[in-house]
Order: sequence, then structure tokens, then C-alpha cells
Amino acid sequence: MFFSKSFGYALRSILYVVMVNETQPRVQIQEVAERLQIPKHFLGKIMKMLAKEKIIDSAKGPFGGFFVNDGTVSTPLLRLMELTDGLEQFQECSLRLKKCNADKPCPMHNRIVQNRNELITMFSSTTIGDLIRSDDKKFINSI
Amino acid sequence: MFFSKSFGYALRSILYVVMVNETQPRVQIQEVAERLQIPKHFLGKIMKMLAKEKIIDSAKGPFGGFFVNDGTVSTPLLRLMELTDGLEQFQECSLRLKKCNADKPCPMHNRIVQNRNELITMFSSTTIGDLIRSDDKKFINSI
DNA sequence: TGATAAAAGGATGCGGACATCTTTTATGGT
DNA sequence: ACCATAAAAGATGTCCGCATCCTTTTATCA
Ligand code: FES
Ligand code: FES
Repeated sequence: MFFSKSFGYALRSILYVVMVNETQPRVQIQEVAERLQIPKHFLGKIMKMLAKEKIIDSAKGPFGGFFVNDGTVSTPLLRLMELTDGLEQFQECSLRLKKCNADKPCPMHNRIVQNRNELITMFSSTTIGDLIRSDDKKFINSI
Repeated sequence: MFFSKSFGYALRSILYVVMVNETQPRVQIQEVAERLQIPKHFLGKIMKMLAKEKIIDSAKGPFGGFFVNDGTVSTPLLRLMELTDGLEQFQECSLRLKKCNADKPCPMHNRIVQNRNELITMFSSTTIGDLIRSDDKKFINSI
């Protein structure tokens, strides 16, 4: 289940930039696209958006590229999800009925609300940096 | 979050048929579509599929329509999900990497696997009948 | 200052989920 | 036998996520 491709691309790209930046000041789209097997031009759009939203920074010109800024590692996953997928999926009724509320719950509501809240909590409290620290460097092979 | 519209339509329609069938032997697409505010022709496709898969039964001709069968109320939600959305979303990596496995977990894996398993358990163990019993008749206004 | 490199930006295309409409087939009542 | 009715079937259309490509802008360096 079930995040958009954009979310996955964005997350993996940021992780890659953060890790590579430890030894290398700039990372270019070309490199990210190749290493992470992401369509280059599509990735361009995503990283441009991430830069505009100040999740990462970018520099044009020769020796340009993308690089982390002060906020990068403390970005919560929820913020990323907001940018790529929007937050409606967390807030609206799972059956897309008018309004998810405890007074007039849809048939699924009581079965799903706890699970959903746990997910929201995880997305709110987990940051980019958390992912890197917890899994150590090992997973660079699997992003 | 984040079931397909088809899943929502299917679930609500079945619930409606089950409940109405207590006092009325057949239910027609027209009626379901109006009461549940679902596009009629699209609903036709879905209910045809549900009938073919024996989740409900159908009868053509005058006084025809859809009606429950012996298995309807004991259908697990997971079976419904399988028919409308497929089960891949439960099985594959949330970042759509090759294979979700504990040996080479993606960065999200450990953050999400428990939540996902809880969801699978709920979908496996909850049936159409469960939904009707637990919420009693009240929610007929909100399907 | 001009050549070059890389991101920013925009136009276009593709496929699948969602939706509508029309035709065919089966059924029960007359 | 015939007709009205309703599901089955299928053709067609729309929209959006995903993807590609091309042009423009900005920065660097010889
Ligand atoms: S009312 Fe549907 S999930 Fe809350
Ligand atoms: S490896 Fe990605 S969710 Fe399990």
C-alpha cells in the first residue's frame, strides 16, 4: 500500500541527496535518476518542486545541482506526503462520503480509524533524518 | 485513505442489497444508484462483476434485480478488495521497490509493516455481515 | 564576453481509473 | 408467441497520474 510514485521518488531522492552530500557538495538529476532508476525528466519536475518548497536547495550552472539545507533532515514525512499526494487521503472518509465524523460514521469508519491515526502519527513524527539514522547506511543499496 | 471508488461502490451496494432484501426479494440497479448516489452505468459494471463472482445473485427480466445468496454476508472485505482493487497494494513494497522483504527493507518498511499487517488482519477477519451487525441499521442513512 | 552546463519551465503524450451511452440477451406476464 | 423489463455486454468518452521532450533562464569559467 499505496503511496504515489511521486512520493516514493521524492523520498528516495532526498535520502540519496542527504547521504551523498556527506562527501560531495552537489548532486545532479542525472546521477540521481541513474542510481535510483527514476525517469530523468519526471524526476526533474519533482526535485524542482522540492527545491521551490525549500525541502532541498538547488544551484544552476556548471557544477550546479541539488543539496541539503538546514531543514532537510528534519522534514517530516507528512510534509512530503502533503507536497506529493496531498493530505486529503488522511482526512476524508475512506469511502469518500461527505465527511468522516464520529457521529455519522460510515460502515468502515470504526474499523479503520485507529489504524489511520497510527499512520498519521508515524508520518508526523518521522523525519527524513530518522529514516537515515535508523537504517544506517545499509539501505543505500535498496533505495 | 485510500480505497478505490469501485471498492466503496461495491461495499455500499452490497450492504444496501443485504439490508433491503430483508423486506424485498429483489433490488434493481436503478434503486441502488439513486439511493446511494452512484453513477448508474458504472454501478452496473460493478454489480455484474459481483454477480459473476457469486458475491451476490442476479435475475434478469421483469421483477429481476440483485439479491443476496448464502455466501453474501460471510464475504470477507479482503475478498471484495481483491475483486475491485487487487491485493498487490497489501503485498508489495510501499515504495514499489522490487520486493518487500525483511532482509533488504526499504527505508519505509520497518515504519509501515506493522500498520499494514493490522490492516490486512482487519480486512481478512471482517465480513459484510459484521459491518451490518455492528452498526445496526443506523448507518443506512450514511451509506 | 561568449561558451557551456545545469536547473527551471512548459508543451505534449500515454494509460488506467472513472463514467456514460447503446445494444444484446434473458425472463416473466399477457 | 409476444412484449415489456432489467441485467449483461461492449463501445466510447473524460480525467488524472505518470512520463517524455523541448525551450528558456541562470550561473560558471576560460
Ligand atoms: S466516516 Fe468513512 S472513514 Fe470515517
Ligand atoms: S521493502 Fe518497502 S515496504 Fe517492505
